[in-house]
Amino acid sequence: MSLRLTNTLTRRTEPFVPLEPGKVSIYCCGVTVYDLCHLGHARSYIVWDVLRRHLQWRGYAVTFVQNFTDIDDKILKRAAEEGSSMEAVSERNIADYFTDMDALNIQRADRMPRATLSLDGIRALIAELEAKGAAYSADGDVYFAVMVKADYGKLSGRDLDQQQEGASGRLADGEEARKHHPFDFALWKGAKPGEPSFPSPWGPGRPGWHIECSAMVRQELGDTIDIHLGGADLIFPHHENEIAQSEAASGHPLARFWLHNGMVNVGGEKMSKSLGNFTTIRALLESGVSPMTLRLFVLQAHYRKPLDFTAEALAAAASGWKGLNAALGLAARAIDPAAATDTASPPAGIPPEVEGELASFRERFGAALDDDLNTSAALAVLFELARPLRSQAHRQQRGDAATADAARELNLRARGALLLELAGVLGLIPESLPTGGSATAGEAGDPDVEAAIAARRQAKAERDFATADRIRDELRARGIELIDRPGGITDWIRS
RNA sequence: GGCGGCAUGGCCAAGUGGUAAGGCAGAGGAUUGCAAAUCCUUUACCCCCAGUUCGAAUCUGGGUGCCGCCUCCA
Repeated sequence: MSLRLTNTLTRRTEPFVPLEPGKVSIYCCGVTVYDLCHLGHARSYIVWDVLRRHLQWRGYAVTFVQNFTDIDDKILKRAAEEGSSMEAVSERNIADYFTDMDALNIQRADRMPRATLSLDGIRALIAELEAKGAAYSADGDVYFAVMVKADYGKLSGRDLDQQQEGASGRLADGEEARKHHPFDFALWKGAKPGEPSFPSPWGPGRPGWHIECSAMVRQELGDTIDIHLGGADLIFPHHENEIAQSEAASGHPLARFWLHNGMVNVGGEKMSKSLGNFTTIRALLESGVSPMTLRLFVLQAHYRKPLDFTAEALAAAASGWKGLNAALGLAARAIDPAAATDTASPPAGIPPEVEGELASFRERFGAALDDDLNTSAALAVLFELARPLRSQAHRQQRGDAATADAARELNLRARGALLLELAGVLGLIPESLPTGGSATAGEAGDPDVEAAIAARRQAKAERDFATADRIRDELRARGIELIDRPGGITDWIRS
């Protein structure tokens, strides 16, 4: 069984075969850096991070390129509002992008070109299109002529005659008069007075949105790449236009596979800046949602389907992650970190039937991701793998000595190693628990809390449960939760 | 008007021909002075109608509801 992906271009799920054996080139449409990223961005980049990790896990050498759009009307608007510059707004939001995505354990792209640093390639591409008769200039603007591309609309499955011009209600004033066809789009926009601009053969101005991606793909990865990624809202017009430009220039297919992720919805509506119903990644993390909870929340749904963002669903993901994280923590502590890198071959001494069981977990997990990134099914494997780990830990904590034989220990370690490896393919890594301690006699910790716990233990010993419960309530009011364990041990965590 | 997608238990969500993964919540149990935490067990015939088939959540046709895109968008 090999990887199959749903290709927007063919509207089918088809076997993925890279252009060059063993190598995969990927271009992912990045963000326009005018504001913080929201949950919709998080979903997109988490999902594509899993695609990338899975390809790597399968042994491919992946080259992953993602751009920053740092020239844009919204950035200019934001800069004007702040009284700062386009550069200042871009730099700040790029830094914030890295902070947020790093927190979510999203691997950084191998290369991250920016529009402002790719102007030579952009101008060259526009000139080439112009020379080939696919572009025309008008009053300082340059437009792409969609009619020269007989297959225009092939990605989004559109027939231009059937489209309602301006159905989105966002036609730019004045531009219509300059265009030969309503669906022609700007490759270069002449600068209005006072706007930042860059020189060009067509006069000072800045590149259109679509052309920058075409130029950066070509510059970084060549005429034809294996996979092009983006949100479903980019299919039309952005990706359609990218195809038109790139293919008109090169004469070769731009990308073999086009993958698009579904939107994040809020109350049944798409999360977006313009609707104002967005939640930033930052706000979510600051509210106490852990990065891995967010990752689990996203990966529980299939990447092409809409994902409804609700407090309930997020809370469910948090509970689910708590359990999975506990198992990952147990696994991480149980195995030798030095040996953890090679888990493909189980340690010696594992009974064949256990080895077979683990192999089948690995098989199921891989098959799930191979099946158009079925992360939901892959997660199910993780949860099944995790359960015996937690069970065993529970029994050991309760002092069930009969379970602590060496063979069993070895099996659990092998299981734990596999769990860590597979979770890692989904980018899920153990998160440290809230700070706390174990209040056994003579153990160091927060002296204040330890004293209160000692007092409670004393009260319990004297069967003065009223006092014991009062102490427990007082600590709880301070955000400290007590967990009694057998043997008179009381753990505590800050919640 | 055009193109595309979705409808599975209280909630989220896999499953695309052979009698429904997983998570959350709930219930019961173990444990506890009582709790909490933890562990164990447990809960569905798949929007409606018609059809194909030995057999359909899964295929076909029709219907209903919801969502995305049609030059800001991940």
